[in-house]
Amino acid sequence: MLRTHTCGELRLTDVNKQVILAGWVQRQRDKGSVLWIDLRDRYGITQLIFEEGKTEANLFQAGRSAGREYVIQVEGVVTERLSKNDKILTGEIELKVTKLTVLNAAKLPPFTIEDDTDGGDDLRMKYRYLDLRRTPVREKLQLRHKMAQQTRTFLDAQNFIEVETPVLIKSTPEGARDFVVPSRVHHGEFYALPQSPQTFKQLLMVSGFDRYYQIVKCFRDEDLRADRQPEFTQIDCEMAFITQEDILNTFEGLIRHLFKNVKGIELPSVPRMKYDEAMRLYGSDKPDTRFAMEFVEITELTKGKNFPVFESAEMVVGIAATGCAEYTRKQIDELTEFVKRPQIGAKGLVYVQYKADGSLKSSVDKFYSEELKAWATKFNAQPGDLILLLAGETYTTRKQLNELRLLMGEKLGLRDKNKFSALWVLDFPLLEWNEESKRFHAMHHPFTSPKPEDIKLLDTNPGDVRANAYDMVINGTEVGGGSIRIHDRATQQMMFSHLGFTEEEAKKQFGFLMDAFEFGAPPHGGIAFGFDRLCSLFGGADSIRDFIAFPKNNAGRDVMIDTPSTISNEQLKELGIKV
RNA sequence: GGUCUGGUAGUUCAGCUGGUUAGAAUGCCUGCCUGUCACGCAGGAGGUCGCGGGUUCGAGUCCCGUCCAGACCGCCA
Repeated sequence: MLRTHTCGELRLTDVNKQVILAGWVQRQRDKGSVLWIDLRDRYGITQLIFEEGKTEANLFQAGRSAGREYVIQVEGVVTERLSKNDKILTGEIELKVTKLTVLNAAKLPPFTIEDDTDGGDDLRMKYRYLDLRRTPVREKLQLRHKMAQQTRTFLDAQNFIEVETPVLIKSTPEGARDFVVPSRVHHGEFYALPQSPQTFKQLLMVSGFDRYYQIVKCFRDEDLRADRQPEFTQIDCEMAFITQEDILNTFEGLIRHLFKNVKGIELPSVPRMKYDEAMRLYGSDKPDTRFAMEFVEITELTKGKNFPVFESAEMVVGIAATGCAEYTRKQIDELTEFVKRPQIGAKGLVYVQYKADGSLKSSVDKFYSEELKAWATKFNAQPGDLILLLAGETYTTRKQLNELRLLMGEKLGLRDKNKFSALWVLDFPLLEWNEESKRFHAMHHPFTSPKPEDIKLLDTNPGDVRANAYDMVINGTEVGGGSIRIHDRATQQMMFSHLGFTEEEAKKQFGFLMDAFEFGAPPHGGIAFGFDRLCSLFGGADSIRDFIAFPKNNAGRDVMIDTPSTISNEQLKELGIKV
């Protein structure tokens, strides 16, 4: 061993011990006749001391010339400090150095290796191995490790077994775009990387592994976001001989276990809400329930007063923002600009100020001076509140108001990163109309079972069919989703035909699964959690990137290894590919 | 595919309606300093203002194009 201790473990009780440490030079503090070096490793920082008259001159000089990020090994005696530092755990001791070996010199790093680095994202990613030396980034990966460990502990105790499924699989037309891998042996043929191990875990159910999980990489070739990477990790789970109730209970257990054992938080039991209700109250299938500010519909209270915008609107709906009645004209204009941004696309914003003195003032006084009181009552608004109203077609207006609600929650400080509110959203629609392809797509995936009582609607009102599908939402982030699956050939075949597959296509793509359903497939269902998102949520971060050791950038590029990149003509030829 | 923001010293940024030699902080180098811990003090070096074109007497600043980065919309069964 090149060291007897780490840089984080020496204490007063170790005084007078002869020790060897190794690590990176964090910084030097040179007082002329005394030189201190902060020696850093993963475990902490230990202060080294060189003193004129006590430290041999050559050794002193060696200490001086060991620059930032040099890798050094030092031998010395642990001593009590004259002036102590209560900010670090090793702050009561320092090491009187008697020998120093430079294990490897280092160029000056392009940014400072400190908690608050001066490096921008671009540089940090290019030199990610240096960025990972920084404590905040290291701690995020340590959190991730702990999450994975606790997930395995919990699921193992529940009799789940981890099974690996293949990474080179088959491209399918439904859903996200596949990453594709050319076959050298079979020119013109391709593997695809899995978007999820969906069909394999269902096959494992057919095989009798009635409780499966896997912490597994998945791949989707879609555009990225702060919380979306082309390769990401799921906690993928499936159970047989269960009802939806069993799944909700089991995985609510997992989440509460993680909160308790990773964050020390006792999460209350997770409330449940139907999709329709979530859309009605929050305009979102992933509402942030850290705060209420629920939608109130006043459509019928606005009719017959000749205000064209409300008169023609399918829905007039709003929120009451507590204590915002005194917003200035400028502040309200900013909110209006916000909802009128092309990404949100509202035509305008109507406000009602419920002033502290009880008076009501609105931007539509001309039409509704008499009605404002009734509106305020419907909102259950208090003096001091600001009512914000949007009008238009039901679905889009709700979605727009959702954005405004989140903004107001942010402004009012109601979205505290250290507060956690989980929610099950249930009874999602089975199908979703896709304007581009002019047909219905599976909202979850084509293996999701419809609610039996809704099956009769499949031919007449496909959009109204509900699925046995559920999402777990925490603080407005969808952290997991799943469903009770179809487990018989006839229903699966029917689903495919409603999704526009010919019998032949369905057989070609998913024949193996439907075949399996004919050999004794048990009722089953499951769920998958976005592991990176879950980690970033636990870590209180908006971006998942720092919870991934080597993430891709906005454009799907790894700037450190510089990929994607071209390949040689020889490789192309071998693969039978022309570019 | 689209919208928005940014690109100036090693790094993070400032640089107003176009106008002398482009600044600050930090890092780096040199010197001084016996209890520092974001040490302090003094001095110094360090710039093709992303790239290409245009407007102008004159462009870091205005216009067009392009590249790169970030956020978002579309997309993400």
